[in-house]
Amino acid sequence: MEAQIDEILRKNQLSVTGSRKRILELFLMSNGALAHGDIEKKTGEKFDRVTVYRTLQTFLEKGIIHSIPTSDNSVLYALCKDDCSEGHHHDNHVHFICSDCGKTICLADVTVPQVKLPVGFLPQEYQMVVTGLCKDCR
Amino acid sequence: MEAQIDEILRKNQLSVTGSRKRILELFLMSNGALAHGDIEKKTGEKFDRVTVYRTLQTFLEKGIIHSIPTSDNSVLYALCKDDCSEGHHHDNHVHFICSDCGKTICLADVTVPQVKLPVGFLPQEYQMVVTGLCKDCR
DNA sequence: ATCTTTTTGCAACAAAGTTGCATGCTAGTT
DNA sequence: AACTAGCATGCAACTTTGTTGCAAAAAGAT
Repeated sequence: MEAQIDEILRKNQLSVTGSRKRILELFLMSNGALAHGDIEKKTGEKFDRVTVYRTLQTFLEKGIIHSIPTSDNSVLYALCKDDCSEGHHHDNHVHFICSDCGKTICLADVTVPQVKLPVGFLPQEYQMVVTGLCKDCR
Repeated sequence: MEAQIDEILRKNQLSVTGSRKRILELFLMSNGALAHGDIEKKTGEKFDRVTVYRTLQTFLEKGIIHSIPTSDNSVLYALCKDDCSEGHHHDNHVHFICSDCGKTICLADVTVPQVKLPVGFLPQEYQMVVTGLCKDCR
């Protein structure tokens, strides 16, 4: 794990620091999505709020994580698959948000279906979020 | 228009007040989505910030408007079609966000395709957001 | 070990959203 | 048309969330 974390950071030309390692570790452990707030809570007093913001921002730019749109006001982040290159996300799986426990789960096996758009629209990215009850909450 | 606004409010058992009329009018005029900030700007000094929040909240609950997921931190609202009943949104069209001009457009003719979920998941709502370039920005 | 560059924490700030309560308005009744 | 109960609004104060500049600290290269 330790080694994996280092490798991801190195591969993206990021210096290996405490906060980056810790936050990346959180993502690797939870195989779902995390909100900024979750991360702040889980890192506890260890890092400044600002550092968390900046780390997430950096990870986003490098394509290590991607943001997931939700219909309430929260923004979620999740690890990208390996084929996410800098700036270009090919993160085309469906995300599931449980309306009971609030967890977000990446349905890695469910691909986002492509839809036909009206003439004139040039699509770059498709995102799909399903809300409902997860396995554990039914 | 005036009559239409009154009817919508009455149909939802809401008392007809200045702010509700004005905000509903804004939605009817702009046939796209509006952010809270947009509404605040357009209503100018006329209504309190809190009133705008509460009005949007009420409209959401009544199913007059729905919220649209975006990948940045903003929340957008748009009018529901007539078949949105209280609490239950059947707002199953795709939303398009232009990465250049930032506008969000409801693609009312493009329905969200249903996907097969892994066993155990109980879906309640499907949402799909396409990012890209709109007609005007290509 | 030393130097340069990047990252962090702090402080101060700006923006976004919430809550309680007194006042004003709406809609229904007389 | 006037009255009233109940809902909606505005205000103030507050919390939460996100941003910026800058000095101190840590990382990576030599």
